[in-house]
Amino acid sequence: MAKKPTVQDEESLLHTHLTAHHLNVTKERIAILRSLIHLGSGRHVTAEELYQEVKRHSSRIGLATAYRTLHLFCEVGLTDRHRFEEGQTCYELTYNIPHHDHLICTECHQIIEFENKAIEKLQEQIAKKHHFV
Amino acid sequence: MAKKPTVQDEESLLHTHLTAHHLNVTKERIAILRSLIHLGSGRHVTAEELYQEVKRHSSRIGLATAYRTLHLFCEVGLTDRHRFEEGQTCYELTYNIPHHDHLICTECHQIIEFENKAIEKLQEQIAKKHHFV
DNA sequence: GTTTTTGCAAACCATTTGCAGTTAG
DNA sequence: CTAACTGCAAATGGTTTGCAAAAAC
Repeated sequence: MAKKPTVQDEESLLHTHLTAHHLNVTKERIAILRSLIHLGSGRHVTAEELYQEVKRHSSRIGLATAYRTLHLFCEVGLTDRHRFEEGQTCYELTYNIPHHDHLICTECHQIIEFENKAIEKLQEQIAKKHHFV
Repeated sequence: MAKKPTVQDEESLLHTHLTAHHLNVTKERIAILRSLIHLGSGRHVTAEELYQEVKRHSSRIGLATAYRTLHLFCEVGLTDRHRFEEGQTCYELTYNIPHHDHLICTECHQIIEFENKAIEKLQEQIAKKHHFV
């Protein structure tokens, strides 16, 4: 498991990822990252949930900002985006989290995360065969 | 590749799958299955596309019927449903099509389908470990 | 004849967007 | 100061639903 970044880390993490893309570090983005970390790395969070969490623990933000920021975090590599079979799009903080796959129960929609080096390797081989990165 | 079922086959295919679930065989469902087959097994089709295709080749149907029928076909095992990262939900006729995985380009969203026995096997092992089916 | 299915239009709801005001650099 | 960012409310768009008419069995 990844260790939680300190508040200090959060800001430098943002600086690193945002300034490299010519993006500003705002208090909303800090609050959102903080809430993502608080909810836990590797946890699947919807924009709505994140919005509620930020409202609870930090300042009030607009729902649109939650959406915009999550998109942005995906672009700069802080989060991954998933659209599972059911429900809303969800996001997952990827800071310090190794790549993994998901196994989803078709009945109850429970999600199991797993890592498997062999599958990784095979995926890569197939990707290469089709000129994918 | 799977060979296309004949018109004869289509109806018995429907009878087999639908009556087993206490569902009626209607002209709309026949038209929809026919269009799915015409578009090609293994092809990803949205409800909207299917709706247009049915309108073009057979009788006029309502869009809601396209949605309802696709859900139904999934339940009885005639189609699979996918929600890829971008765009609309799409459906894929699974009649005579072996299970496979998808590889999706994050830039252009091109989709490659592939079968890999080794990955299948590993997926199953992991599923079993977590008491999944 | 009873139950299921359909088409239509309206409702839904997650997500996006336009815009005027605010903030970061 | 200027460009980027935010909040709000309105718009969007894929999907679902209520209901009365039509079809299946």
